[in-house]
Amino acid sequence: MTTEPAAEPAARRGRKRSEEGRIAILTAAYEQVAEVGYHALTIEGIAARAGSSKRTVYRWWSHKADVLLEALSVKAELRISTTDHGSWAADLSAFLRDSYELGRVPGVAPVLRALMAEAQIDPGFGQRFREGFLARRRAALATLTDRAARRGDLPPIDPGLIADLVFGTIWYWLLARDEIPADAPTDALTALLSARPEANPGPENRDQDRDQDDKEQP
Amino acid sequence: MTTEPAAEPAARRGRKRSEEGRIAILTAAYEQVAEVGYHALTIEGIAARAGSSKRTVYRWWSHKADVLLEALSVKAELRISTTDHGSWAADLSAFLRDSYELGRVPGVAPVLRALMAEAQIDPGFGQRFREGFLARRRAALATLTDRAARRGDLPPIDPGLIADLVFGTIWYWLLARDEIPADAPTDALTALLSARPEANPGPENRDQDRDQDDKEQP
Amino acid sequence: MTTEPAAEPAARRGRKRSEEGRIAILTAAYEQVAEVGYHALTIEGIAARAGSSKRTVYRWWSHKADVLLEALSVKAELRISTTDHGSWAADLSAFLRDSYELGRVPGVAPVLRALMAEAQIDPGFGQRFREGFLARRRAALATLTDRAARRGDLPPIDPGLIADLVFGTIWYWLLARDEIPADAPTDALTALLSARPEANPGPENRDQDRDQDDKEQP
Amino acid sequence: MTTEPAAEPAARRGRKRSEEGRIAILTAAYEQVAEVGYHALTIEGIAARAGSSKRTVYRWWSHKADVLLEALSVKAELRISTTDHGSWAADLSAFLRDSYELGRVPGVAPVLRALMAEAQIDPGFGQRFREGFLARRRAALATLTDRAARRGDLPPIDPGLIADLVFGTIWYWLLARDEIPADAPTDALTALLSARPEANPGPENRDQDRDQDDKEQP
DNA sequence: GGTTAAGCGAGACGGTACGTCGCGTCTTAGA
DNA sequence: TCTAAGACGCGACGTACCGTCTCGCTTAACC
Repeated sequence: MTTEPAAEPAARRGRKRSEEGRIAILTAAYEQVAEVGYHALTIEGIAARAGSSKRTVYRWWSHKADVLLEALSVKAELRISTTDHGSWAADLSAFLRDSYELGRVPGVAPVLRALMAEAQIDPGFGQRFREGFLARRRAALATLTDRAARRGDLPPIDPGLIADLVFGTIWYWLLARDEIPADAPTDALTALLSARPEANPGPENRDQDRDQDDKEQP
Repeated sequence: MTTEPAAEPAARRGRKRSEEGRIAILTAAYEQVAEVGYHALTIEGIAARAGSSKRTVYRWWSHKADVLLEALSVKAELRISTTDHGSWAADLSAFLRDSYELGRVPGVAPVLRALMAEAQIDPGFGQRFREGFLARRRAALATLTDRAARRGDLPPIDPGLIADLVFGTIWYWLLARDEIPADAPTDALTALLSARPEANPGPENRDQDRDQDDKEQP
Repeated sequence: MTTEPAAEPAARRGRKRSEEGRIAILTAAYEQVAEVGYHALTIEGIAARAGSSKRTVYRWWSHKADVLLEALSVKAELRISTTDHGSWAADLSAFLRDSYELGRVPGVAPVLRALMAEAQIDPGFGQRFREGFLARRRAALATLTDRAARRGDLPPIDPGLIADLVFGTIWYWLLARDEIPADAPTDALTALLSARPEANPGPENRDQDRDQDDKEQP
Repeated sequence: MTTEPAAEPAARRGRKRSEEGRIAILTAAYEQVAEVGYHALTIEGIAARAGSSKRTVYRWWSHKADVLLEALSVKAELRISTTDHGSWAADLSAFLRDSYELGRVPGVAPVLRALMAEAQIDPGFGQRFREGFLARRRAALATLTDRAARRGDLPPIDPGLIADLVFGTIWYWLLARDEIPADAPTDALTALLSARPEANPGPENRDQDRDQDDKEQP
């Protein structure tokens, strides 16, 4: 993100960045988007609401969507639990439940929709969003599939496809309706993605399936 | 959409709408977005490129995304085949193949991404897009699931969830990467959504399924 | 100036320039500079006061000083009388009297000082000011010296030097004090610049000159 | 000016002002204005060029024009010789020659024009400029007229008018053209302002003139 | 010789205006 | 009545300097 000081050695002279101001701007952006919507969110409005100057906003963020992305991580608990629940089905179910619940936290869904939208429209932000948000959540899911694979209870579906199905369904749930639906297909998705059809088709067939899948999505 | 003549009785006086101008505007929008991207697409630019006036554009469309939505249906074949291929698996596979192929037609993916993005940002266009585009494709898929249900080979998954999985995966495939991926999980998705665990399909059935898939997507 | 249509043949399509808006902007600029001073005069403020948009101001003038220059010719009578008063001394005296009086018209002096100042600071405006203002007044004076030369009563001083002396004294009178002085050296300047040492003007001529001056500036 | 220590008793503790820094800032301002012009001269730029901080500039000068005014007295020899040349005509001629020559020293004219311009625009600087620059030069000329009066060879023109004519002509020469003219009316001006017309009109007329002049410009 | 008070470079900050851009509306003249 | 042209009010853009304010450091004069 924009604010990590990273490996700045020592030679910091001059006035320090005001943490107070940073929080004021993030809060202003988060509240403003909830009140007027992303299309009416402006840097000008954020600065005015935060009692800061536009210059200060631009000094630290290059785009209103970047402000919002950082505001999200300050305002909402984005950590996805990757606790071991003992089985792939339980892990996946918890992951889905957490994800859908995040989308129902007041104020979060509009921000997520706006960020995904902006990622389509602004190529630069698109990259930052994919690397700073989407990739992190994919990595969290990968932790679960890796553990399940080690444990041996991952169904014979390509982990990449599992991720595409899981995140695809979640994002479609967010993006394709006007209002966020009240229900979420957590259980049905878990059932579908944890069914182990080894009782039905012979294992030799399944191996054959895997080979094909591997070819199609390496 | 905006341009359907619908039930126009007769009493149209004055100069008629220029079909030539309409196509010029749609073409200009479609080319412009391919060249400079949606964020740099403006009504002003469309009008200039089409040799028309802004007024004329605004008379027929209320938003640049609406121009693009109509341009898409003029420029790309959006009809999804709902031909009966004999089985749910074959129908689904064809539907997926058609859908992913549409996304790979040059120029289409950026437009689809832009439209979905605008639908998040502009509430009015969001409604038009959902009703005029998303709902139509959902209806096309519903034709397949209804047929499969009548035929009896629909796996015991809620048709709504099937649609969410199918479209979620397709849209995530479009939205979550910078470039459109070269491969698409057509076969794996078909396999997952046509497996019938309760029926315990013998290995012979599974082989049959796989054979069909192989034929449909060589 | 900026607004002269010059040699525009005929093909004027589109909405015409609003004369009402033009006057509103000129008036706003003229009033604003009188109230807050030139350094606090901004295009933004002019537009706001005129109820116009900045864009409209910038469409027709490139600089706030250009607005003021045009406002001056609308608000103040800039025509310098070049009427023939019968003698060089009478002509010059009338010219000086008119010029100093213009500087005492409320609101004019601050504008003139600002324009001369801006002409020093902005090279582009400097050229427009010299050609559109200074040169015109020099031409007016040249009319008088030409006439005097033809008449034969021009003292043997280079007309260019006469102009430099006349305008130099007037501008210094405007620029070198905080407040515009109440008195002006009209008579003394006239005397100095109409004395003909060689011709040795008889006292009767001089008395006649003085009489005129006395009448003209009571 | 800003830097005069004036009546500072003694109790100066802490680090002393860096003379090196002062010269660096004055030099930076002087060079910068020559390169980019006064309108593009900024405190920010001066500080950057001088390798100082804005704070340091603001600590000692309140306006960029004040920096320039002090820079002028460091960079150019502003002393006007008031040496006694034996006669009013010779004194005046030397004064004019020196003055016009100063305006032709490379870099000086643009600075003088800028200072006079700023004096019109910024009231505070206007006062400082008039008192710290214009008044001093008027005083220098007054030395000459006083001496001539004592000597008895001052022509019967009000000394104040002489000053207005001399400085008016010099400033107009600086301000009214784009480029500084190559020639200066030194001789013609000297001739005009040292001619003693007592040979021509009768003394009684001239006395009359003087009376009137006295009334007009007390 | 430690204390204390500037001076100084750096640079973040709240402001204000800049000049530009695109919006969506409007007023023309011509087809 | 539609069209191209284009002026208009509007509002945000991203930038530039303004003048102020910490910072951490340096440099003297004083105790």
